[in-house]
Amino acid sequence: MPTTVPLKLEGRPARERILLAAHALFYCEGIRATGVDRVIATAEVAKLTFYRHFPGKNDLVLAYLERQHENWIAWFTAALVRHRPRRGNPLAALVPTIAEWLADPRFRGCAFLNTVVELGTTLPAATALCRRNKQAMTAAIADLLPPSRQRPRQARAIATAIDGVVMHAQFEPDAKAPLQALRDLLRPLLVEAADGGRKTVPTPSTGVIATEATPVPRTRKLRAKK
Amino acid sequence: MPTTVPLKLEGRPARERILLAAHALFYCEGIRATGVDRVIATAEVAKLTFYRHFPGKNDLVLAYLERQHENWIAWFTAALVRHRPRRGNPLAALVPTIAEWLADPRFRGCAFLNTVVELGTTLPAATALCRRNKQAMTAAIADLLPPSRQRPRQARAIATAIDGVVMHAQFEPDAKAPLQALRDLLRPLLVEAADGGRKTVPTPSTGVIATEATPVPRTRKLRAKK
DNA sequence: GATGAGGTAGACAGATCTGTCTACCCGACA
DNA sequence: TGTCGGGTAGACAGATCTGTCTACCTCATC
Repeated sequence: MPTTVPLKLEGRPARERILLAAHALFYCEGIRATGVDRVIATAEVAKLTFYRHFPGKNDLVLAYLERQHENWIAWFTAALVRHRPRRGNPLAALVPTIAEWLADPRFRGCAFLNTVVELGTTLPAATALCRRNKQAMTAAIADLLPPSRQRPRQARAIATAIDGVVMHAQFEPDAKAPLQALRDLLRPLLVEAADGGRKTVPTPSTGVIATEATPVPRTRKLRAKK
Repeated sequence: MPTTVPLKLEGRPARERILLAAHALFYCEGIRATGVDRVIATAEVAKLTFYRHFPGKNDLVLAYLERQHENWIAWFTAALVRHRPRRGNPLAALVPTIAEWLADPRFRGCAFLNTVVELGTTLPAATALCRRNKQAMTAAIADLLPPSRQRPRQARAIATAIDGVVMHAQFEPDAKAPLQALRDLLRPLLVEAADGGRKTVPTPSTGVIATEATPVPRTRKLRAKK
């Protein structure tokens, strides 16, 4: 459940209640569409209390994004571990992880992409937080890839594909097609490492497809030479 | 120029001026962030005139999306033709086409994805228009692919990747990294068809894995976007 | 028991947003 | 010439939004 927490307010301090309410409303209904009054009412907090904790709406937005960053990255890395195959390519964890996300009934896309679209250049700190989140996501993806010179680029390509999938999942009737697209985009990488890269040849300058990425047993090469 | 027209209002009928103003404002600053008053002032039109042509803001939003759909698809298909390589894989036209889009100084992402994010479920007709636009885009991409049973799925995967790129171009400092991601995501497909599939190994269910390094398709230079 | 931190309820100001309405203007054309 | 479609200017209503402010309450701790 990467998106929302069930909104258990009782007993929590005011600031926490505000953040929980902000999360639910900002994520599910949009930042611009949600007035401060609504957050205040949902958090069951007095207006003055709100403004004591957050000087203005923008500060709440940034606090929401900070927390969402922590929550989401924690969920994402944990899900990758959870879905990691016993044997074979660790990258295979990606599709079930994203599938889990899209299956959440409260799914409404990526909070960071949505915020960038909603706020544009009006709150640059929000864009910066989005960038940080994508960097962390990319790093988590890189951890699934074998070390190589192209690993960062591969990870960025995969992160880009995932964000395309996440966007499409917001207007497509169900998550099947976007997930299929993700599988199709990842397949070259999955196949490559799954068979040890034997059927591929290193592309020196570029490649997502690079084989030097996978540890090829030297012995094999030597034997082949002989 | 897929995004905005220079706003030449003089002589045009009122409805046209309104649509031009709406386009510039909705696309560049967002739909929710743009009040009807602002559209009216920009269009240099009287309020009553506006409401005579459009019963409400939502109607204007839909008209804007309709027109944007026509404009964008016309630009996209034309650009694909323009960048189509003399020989080799027609799919190679994709990267320079998207590069051209991202290089537009008024680029602010995909109007349809942005609208879906901004409006969510509050205006279902807008979501439907987005879906229609993506279908048309996918069809244009499919035209670049060799006919096969998997062509629709390949086209959908590519469209998804493009939308990821378009989203990332909205928060990344420049368009270089997203474009590189696009190249990396497309490479397997480019390689495949470029050499007629000779050097590739088909995987039964879907796609094809490249087995040989091929020259990276030339991409057009793009101006740095500040 | 006094005090102060942290909380509540809610009125209010000022801006902005959508949408309505009145009153007037102008030029094409029957 | 008179009419009418299409246009203008702008006041206004009512909602909503951000943010301020007053007045009061509650409770742990000194």
